[in-house]
Amino acid sequence: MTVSRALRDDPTVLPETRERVLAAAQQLGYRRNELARRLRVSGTSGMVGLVVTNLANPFYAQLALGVETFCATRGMKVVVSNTGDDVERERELVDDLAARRMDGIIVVPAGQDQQHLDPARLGGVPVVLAARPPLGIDVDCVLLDDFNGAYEVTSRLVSDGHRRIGFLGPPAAWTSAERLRGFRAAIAEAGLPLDDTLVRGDQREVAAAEAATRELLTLEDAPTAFFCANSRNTIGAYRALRAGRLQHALAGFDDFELADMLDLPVRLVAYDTAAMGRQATELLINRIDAGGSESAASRRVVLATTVVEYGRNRPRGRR
Amino acid sequence: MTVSRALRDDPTVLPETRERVLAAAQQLGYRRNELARRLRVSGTSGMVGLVVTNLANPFYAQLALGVETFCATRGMKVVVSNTGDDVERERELVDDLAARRMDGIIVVPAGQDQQHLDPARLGGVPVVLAARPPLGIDVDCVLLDDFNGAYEVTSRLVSDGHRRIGFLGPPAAWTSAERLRGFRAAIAEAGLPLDDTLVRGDQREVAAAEAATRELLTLEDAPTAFFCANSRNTIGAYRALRAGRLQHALAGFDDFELADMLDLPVRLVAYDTAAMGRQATELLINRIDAGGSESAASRRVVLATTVVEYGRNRPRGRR
DNA sequence: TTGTAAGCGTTATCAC
DNA sequence: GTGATAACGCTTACAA
Repeated sequence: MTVSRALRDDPTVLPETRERVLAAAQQLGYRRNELARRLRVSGTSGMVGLVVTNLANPFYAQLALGVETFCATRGMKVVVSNTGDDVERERELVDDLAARRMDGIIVVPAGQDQQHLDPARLGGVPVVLAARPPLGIDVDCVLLDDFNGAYEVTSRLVSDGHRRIGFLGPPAAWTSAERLRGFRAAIAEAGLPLDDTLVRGDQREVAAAEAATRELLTLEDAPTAFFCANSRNTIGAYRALRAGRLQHALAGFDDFELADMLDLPVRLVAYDTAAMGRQATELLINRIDAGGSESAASRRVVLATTVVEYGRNRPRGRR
Repeated sequence: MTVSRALRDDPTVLPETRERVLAAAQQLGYRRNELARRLRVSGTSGMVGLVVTNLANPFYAQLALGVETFCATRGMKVVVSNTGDDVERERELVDDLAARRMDGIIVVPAGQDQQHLDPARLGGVPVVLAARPPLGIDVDCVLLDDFNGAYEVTSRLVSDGHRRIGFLGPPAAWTSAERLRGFRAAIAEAGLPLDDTLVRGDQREVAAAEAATRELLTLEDAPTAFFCANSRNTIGAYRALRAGRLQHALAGFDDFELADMLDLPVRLVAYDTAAMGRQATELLINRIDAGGSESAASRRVVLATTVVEYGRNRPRGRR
């Protein structure tokens, strides 16, 4: 008991006793067992779980860094798990994290069915969603302004005079659908026809995006510009265009390194991913501190996006 | 007690009893407390700690994915921490991880002083180093073949006839020093003079690398080729070269996306980062399973690198 | 087949 | 100021 107090700098411990305890601890290499301590004190782990679909993707890596950085300021650790876009795996993971008594869990949900993410089913662990909104459950979330980002950048293509614009995106996910919606809104607003043969929304990887772009390019009435719903697709499209004469316009969601070094001006929808991680953590910590007591209305934070234009003021040909 | 057994599928529990228990658990949303269980059973957390310098860097993100994936197969979770290259922070982090009773810790050490990474000082937690070797402590590690990678790719520059080759790299870290050593070996072997004015080893970020390259280019007897010790420097060098006439040869350590799309052939030293994470985890788990009993001689695994050549068979000018 | 007692390493509480 | 006791939620060992 005295050891416990000494290590906690409890003032009721005699300075001399404290010294002796510290010396002994030092010498024995004693280190308080946080597992046992937390079992007694809070019943929770003092960690937050982070569940993403693919850690190797820079987006999730930056998100993770944002979460980790914010958590570190509160002395919390982050347990990172990868789903590989598998909803069943996601279910197992959050279940495990709940069993390990995470203080809270941040999830980038993989699918439509989110019932397993309901805090009520997780023994009351607070949950915050990132990048995609809750569907059928009532939790906080941080989103990007997917619609407006896509709308803005597509509008610029339109005002450059493009009348046939191809859309390339990954399957399903809510974000992709929102970006398609923004894309369509910009086209509709300009009074242009919506041609669904120019919409290819099934490319998860660069190679698939490149192939899809090539296909669109062979159309009789091929697009003169492309909007890509994520960086995988933008890069794939660029690869296809580069094999040709680079006479098309390219725009996309997600900023990426070297975008300004491409042989083609590119417009990209950029945003602060780490900020998204921080925001999500902030929402989560608010819930944790509230202790699930009076469950406030769920919050939805939407982060702004900006359009960056790369390569506009560079000569189009090689120097 | 019966609940404990039922949840564990203990065959001594009457099937009917088991059903009743499961039903009740389901209904109450009961979930076994892993913290308490582990306190009793193993005294450890069933998690491994991973300490890196910068999660947002694709190298560490892929490493983390490799670790996470391997751990997942063993039902272990990964606690990820970021040091931001701060050795003092690294010390605090491993200390915390030890207090939280990680089963083991994988570290990419930030500095020269590694005393705080000695398992003996961490209450016996197994430690494995990744990317950089142990200095003054006796632990397993997984390294890249930094020397040979650099040697090989530099040799190719030499055999192309380059006689003055610039070196660009980040400060300090062991890897960078090894790569410089490989670079020098290739030059010395060819009987070329070693000109230290062409060695710039202090650029951590792309902008600094770009500036350093520009400086080297203004030298009276400027290099005709560059070897860069990491991707930050390769990209910085490329930016500097692209502003000019792109008549220099470029080589570097680390593969990166879009390298094959640059307006300049590039030779890169590539390797499997996720494999490094897997290997590190494997070494760690071996130690964990050994239980610190008979401490076997420490192992050092060196992963091979390959040289990839991008843009060699593409027309040099724009189509 | 089920239940009881003890203990994992802490800390809150109350006595000394 | 310090120590004894109980309890956090679980499981091992043993009894019923």
